[in-house]
Amino acid sequence: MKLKSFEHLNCSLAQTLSVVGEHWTMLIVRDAFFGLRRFDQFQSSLGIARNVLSVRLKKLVQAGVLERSEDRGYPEYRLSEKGLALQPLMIAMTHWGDTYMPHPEGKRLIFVDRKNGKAIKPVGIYAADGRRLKPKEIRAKLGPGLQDAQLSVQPVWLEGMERNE
Amino acid sequence: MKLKSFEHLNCSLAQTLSVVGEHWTMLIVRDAFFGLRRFDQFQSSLGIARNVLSVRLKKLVQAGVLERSEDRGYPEYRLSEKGLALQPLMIAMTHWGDTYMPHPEGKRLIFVDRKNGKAIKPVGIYAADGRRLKPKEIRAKLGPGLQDAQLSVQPVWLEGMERNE
DNA sequence: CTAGGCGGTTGCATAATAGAACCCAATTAC
DNA sequence: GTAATTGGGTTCTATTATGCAACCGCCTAG
Repeated sequence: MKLKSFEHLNCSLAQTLSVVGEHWTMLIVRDAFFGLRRFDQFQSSLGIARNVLSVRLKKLVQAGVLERSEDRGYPEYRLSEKGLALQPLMIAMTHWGDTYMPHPEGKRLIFVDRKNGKAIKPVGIYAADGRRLKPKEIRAKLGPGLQDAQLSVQPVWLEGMERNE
Repeated sequence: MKLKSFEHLNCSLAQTLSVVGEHWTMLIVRDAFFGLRRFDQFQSSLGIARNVLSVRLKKLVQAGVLERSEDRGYPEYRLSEKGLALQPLMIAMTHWGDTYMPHPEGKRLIFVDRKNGKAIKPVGIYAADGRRLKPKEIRAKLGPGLQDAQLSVQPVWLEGMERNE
């Protein structure tokens, strides 16, 4: 059987996973953030099998995350705007790994404001007024894209959101 | 051959993926954020195969993301602190999916400050002083956990970080 | 004109997933 | 009191997806 897709879920997170959720994909995106653009650069940086890399790049291009060009005579893959918008995700993943599965020597990467070299504001969720919110201080509300009708199968959800503590 | 692990990479993002990067895993975590705790709740909410769910839950428990208890007579899985720390990741993924693969009716979920019901600050990267930074206004610096020596295999990286524009 | 380098594709072996059936203990229904 | 159901899994099989190595075609350098 094919890998089950997430389309039955009507869930934004699942949509995201359908684009960048496969094995290797986020690492390719990360490398693209770090300036890699060519097939063999990705391949040797990651040690990924060439056929798999080929499939991943095609999917990312098709999804609009990477743009393929041959302007310089050879194929290049760069992040589109949609791909660049994955940066918070990339940084959140990097930050979590750095925090909970640290390297003995310390942080591996530090993200700084290019202008002044100062560290960015720590990854986290902030209130509109700038206060930092803890996980349980946040609640999810249903938006127009997710009607109760569609939840009939898994009604625990809604409850869950209300008593998420 | 086994799925290749990412341990050869010394990369925080890869570390994160090794915990939550498998098919279904982040959706299980999301459901846990929304209050699901029991095996069958996850199973019917996601439509995941039971054997796969079983394996995923075990791995998440072992990784310290979920905690399994039988305090109430039946098994329950809840997010540990380490798991709760995945919230920015979960929200970033949700936000990206909502933005770039939207539901025709609009947003599916809106995250609000539990105290006053106001929307949280938009997902993004902010400078220390609160300015919002665009993707190309950020630069990565090497931390102590990532020495140049270890980059010998993929020297493009460093360059990449410097000229990431 | 031969030897790489780059950007892939092809073919094979194996691990991971999907789906269904089954197991067992504890409730619940009748 | 016995049958049926529920919850929480495990086991089995069919099919993918991944990993690896080999190959191919084009271009450039010597």
